Amino acid sequence: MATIYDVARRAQVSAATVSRVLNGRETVDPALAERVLAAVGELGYRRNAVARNLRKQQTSLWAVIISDVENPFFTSMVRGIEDVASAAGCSVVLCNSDENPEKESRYIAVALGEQMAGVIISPSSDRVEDLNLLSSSGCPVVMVDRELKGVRGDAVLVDNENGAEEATAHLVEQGYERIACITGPQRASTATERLRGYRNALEAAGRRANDTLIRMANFRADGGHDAMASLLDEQQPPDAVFVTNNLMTVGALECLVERRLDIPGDVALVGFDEVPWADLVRPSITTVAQPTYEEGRAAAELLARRIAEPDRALTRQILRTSLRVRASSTSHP
Amino acid sequence: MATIYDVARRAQVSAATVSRVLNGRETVDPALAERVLAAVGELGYRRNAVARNLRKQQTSLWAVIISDVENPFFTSMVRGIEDVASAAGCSVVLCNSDENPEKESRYIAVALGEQMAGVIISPSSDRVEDLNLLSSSGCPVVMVDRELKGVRGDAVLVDNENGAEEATAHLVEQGYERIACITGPQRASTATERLRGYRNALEAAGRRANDTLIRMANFRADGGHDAMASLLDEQQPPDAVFVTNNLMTVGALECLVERRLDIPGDVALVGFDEVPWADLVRPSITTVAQPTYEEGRAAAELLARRIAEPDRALTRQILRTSLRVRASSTSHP
DNA sequence: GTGCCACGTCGTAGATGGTTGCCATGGTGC
DNA sequence: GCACCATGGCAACCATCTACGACGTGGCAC
Repeated sequence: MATIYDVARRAQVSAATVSRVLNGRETVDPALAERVLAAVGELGYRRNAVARNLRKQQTSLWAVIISDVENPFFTSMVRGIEDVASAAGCSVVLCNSDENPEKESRYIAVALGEQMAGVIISPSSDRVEDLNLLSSSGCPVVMVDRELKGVRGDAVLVDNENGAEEATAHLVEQGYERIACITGPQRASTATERLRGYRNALEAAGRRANDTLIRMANFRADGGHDAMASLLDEQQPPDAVFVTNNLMTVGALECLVERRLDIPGDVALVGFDEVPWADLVRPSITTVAQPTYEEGRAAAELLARRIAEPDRALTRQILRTSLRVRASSTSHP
Repeated sequence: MATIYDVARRAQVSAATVSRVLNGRETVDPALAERVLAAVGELGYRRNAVARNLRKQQTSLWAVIISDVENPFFTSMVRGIEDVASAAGCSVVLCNSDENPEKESRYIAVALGEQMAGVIISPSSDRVEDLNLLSSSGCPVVMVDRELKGVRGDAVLVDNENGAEEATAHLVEQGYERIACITGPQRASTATERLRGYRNALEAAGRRANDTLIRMANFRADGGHDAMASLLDEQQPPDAVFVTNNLMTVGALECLVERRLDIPGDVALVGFDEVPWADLVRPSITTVAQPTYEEGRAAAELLARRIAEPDRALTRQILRTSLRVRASSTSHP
């Protein structure tokens, strides 16, 4: 592997000059610059990023730590991030914490150790210190989808409470009586906010949320499945269910199909998060859609700005959701 | 940020001793080691991975370059890779080439520049040189899902030809007459192999593949949709379609739903690759399932072995697919 | 008892590859 | 002839690892 010294020798200049040419400084004689470029081409020289990072004390790598790489919600967000990053000349490395605080910590340590330029994360633990360690070491943090109070970092969120309220109000309007809610783990801000929206909507309709109709699951398909089963086994099962994320919606749907229940005749269904196949499933599924690509974009733009101006005031962007009414919630037209 | 010298000063030893303790060498007095560890704790010292990588000329990072982060096939594979990597004490960084040769090249350059320990890739271009540059620089390459001839690297594939043959033979058995095929871009080995399997099965049944019933699309949903539309607009449209990847199957399905065609009454459908929602769609979709998690596992294990023994002979593992017959292909029982 | 050798342990110094502040040099303009 | 500017080289620096050598101690042999 050729080094900058090999290039310098071949171009008959010093390594400093090679470095200047490669970094596009103006103070180099064009003739020399050409010799350098020629030598680079002949030797197939590629700059050693590790050495460069060490000297410059930073990289052009962004870490994106998401909690489930198999969830289309996150992968769509990643696309938004990537587009901004490549426009900024940075590369994105994706880390899958898998809702596992241990793995998340490991990836945070990697981002720190590798001196990544910044981190975009949807926290799956509540370890505030880990993230503050990052930001206090000069590695900016942007939270996306979920917020962790006390973390010094920007955030891009959606109006979960409002979205959940709209979804629940829609079920109320459609005449459903016993509306259940399957939400996620308590440590996820999305889970508690969406539950709150659900409660608000019921109260606005003059009803009270019934704890026997509320389940906390793990944001995964199996959790949605089991929660649905447990709801159906209640003495008074629900006639409608609001599920607060897409994978749990899939699980709940599977459970309903297994039991040969009619949707929305026996049980109506509304999910949070859009899924690519929402229109293919029979019946098609009503969802609270999030602007996933936009969330990614916004988070990436915040990161880029913070890298440019580390001392900016912290910002917190809230995007809006939109209810997409489909067949799974409209039996009573 | 504390350095190894700060630790050394505090523990009253030399930096070399700190390094030895941190790397678990035996040749250090236990009392000194304890002092070092105490100093590390008190200072909150974390080793600078960049400097370490520079000195050691390698990292413990694996790059996984996939061609579509929104495809569940790849994300499931990534899980298999991660499990092996973390057992080996390595971290996985995921790079999304998005079927874009430019982006792929950029990520390969990053892997090279950052001196990653190895690369697992599902190539989306046919630039053999890029990959050989990696392997000749001492960064081992493992291809997964797709093979690129001429690349010095291990490979984990599935028996595409056989899987496609089984799928097509199944449609023949079910009595379909005009069986079409929607396959992927020619540069992807998976696309051509699956097309070959399709042809083989037709010939084995004493028929000949009809070029007006074959389409090459882009492995994405829109491509599948347009190819399906174009097939349906033929003077003699097909009564069955074999689609060679999951996203195109979704697109084809959308097209059939739009045109209010009955599946499998008007057109039968068999897809390649399992999708999480295959059982939720009505009718459920017959697929050729791949052992995705196992593919990831196998690729990761090959990489780990090659890092340990760089001079091993190249290997090429072929896994088997399995046909999952569901409702979309069984109108003639 | 003494001298030598071996071995365990630790520090010094150089190496990894690239960047950049500072200074020297040479040329040009006034 | 002097001053200034453009340009390029020297050397320090980033944080860590490790080969080599030094030092001390213990054991063994004479």
